[in-house]
Amino acid sequence: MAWWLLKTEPSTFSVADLEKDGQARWDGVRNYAARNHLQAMKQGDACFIYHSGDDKHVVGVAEVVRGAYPDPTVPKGSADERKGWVCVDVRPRERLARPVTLAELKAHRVLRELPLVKQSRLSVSPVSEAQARELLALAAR
DNA sequence: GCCAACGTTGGC
DNA sequence: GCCAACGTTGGC
Repeated sequence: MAWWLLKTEPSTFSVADLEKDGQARWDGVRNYAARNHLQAMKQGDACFIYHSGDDKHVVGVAEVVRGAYPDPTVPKGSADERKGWVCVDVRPRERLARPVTLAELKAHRVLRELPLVKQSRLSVSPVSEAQARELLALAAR
């Protein structure tokens, strides 16, 4: 089971929205690096959810209920159809006991190496086993 | 509100 | 294929 991090602007789609809906299609990703990570996501993988914008913190954990499949929001007949955009389905698993802020990630020896920290614009990124452990430990503090 | 980072586009 | 121009995102 792998760990990932999904970034979202909470005014567009938040963890609260995910909890309300019970399940969500994580679609609309139009960036090759992010797509490649999405492509690698498998059912049962876990994802940290990060709120960008005003919040700037990791708030929860979601679970992949359906691995990568073609993104249905790509318009038929558009040039995007050839680019292989994909999406996954996720459902909420838990809220972190305490949100972990970007500042905390940056201050942490292991977590400052997160792709999210190094490349803030990447919307889907991998999280190593060790990083996941540290992040969960921080949230539990 | 500004600016840095980065991706995309288009001219050559 | 390169690179300048431009647009978007996100942190500060």
